[in-house]
Amino acid sequence: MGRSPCCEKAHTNKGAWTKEEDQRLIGYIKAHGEGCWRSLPKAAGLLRCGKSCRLRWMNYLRPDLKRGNFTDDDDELIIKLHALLGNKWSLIAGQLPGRTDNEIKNYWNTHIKRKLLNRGMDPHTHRPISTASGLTASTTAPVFPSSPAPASRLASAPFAFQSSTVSFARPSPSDDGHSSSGGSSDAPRCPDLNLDLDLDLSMSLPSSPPKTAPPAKSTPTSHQQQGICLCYHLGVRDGEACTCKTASPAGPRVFRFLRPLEEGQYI
DNA sequence: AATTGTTCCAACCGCGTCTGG
DNA sequence: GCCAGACGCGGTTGGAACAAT
Repeated sequence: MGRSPCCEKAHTNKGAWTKEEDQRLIGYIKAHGEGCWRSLPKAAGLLRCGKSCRLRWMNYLRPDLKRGNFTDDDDELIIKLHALLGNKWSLIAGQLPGRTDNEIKNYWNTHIKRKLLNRGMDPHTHRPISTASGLTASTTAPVFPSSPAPASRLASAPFAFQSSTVSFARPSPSDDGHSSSGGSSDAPRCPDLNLDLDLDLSMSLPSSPPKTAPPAKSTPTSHQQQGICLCYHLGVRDGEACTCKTASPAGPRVFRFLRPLEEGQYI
């Protein structure tokens, strides 16, 4: 019952893109816009599969991409968003204009994980690493119950993060993470992560599902236009109190990210 | 200078979801 | 309602660049 390959692999290039391929892809998308990635390679004269073209465009060639280092504020925002959303890199990227999910994912794995570890925080749970009995925070009780979550923490969703101010009650980076064992044992249950997030209901939502958008998207990322319903994440089951889907008279919205928290997962 | 180890990131892969017939 | 095709996402990998010995 295997899925057929997305493209005819025997006739496609793999590996690093050449400048010529890049120019072909850029030229085609400038002329025709994004969309129909499957047929794009043939139309553009590229020996690549559609997925590869899409990835190259999204992660490297898009003109609105911001290259360069992340700032400390970016770091803290990513940490906060990760605490809230988990490994939803595309959602996180949507809050950082010009950044891609792949870039943030890589940055998380190479920099921020280490940064959190140096703070004595478990990068998965955002809780202090407990060295007692060798258990890490990930094996102990979660910070927040999976359902329902305290509604007061997130007064509303969909959201836009207005504030980039971050405060961790946790020791400052200068503590170098070496004090984690002493500080974690008596830590309160939800002690360390101050998700000081200002949520803004006025965040623009798409008036139509993304898939129906015109091919030539000019927006930085699709997620910046995409409504995000966190109600399910907060323990509100679809069909219960969540009214996101009916909030707009303009028509249906797509909330692809509705899903219950998994066991042991929390926000 | 050569070798080995580490870091980083672009790209690939497989799967879940969405959409149209 | 079902199915197949297409899209988008997250995890993983390959290899280039850099650092240490």
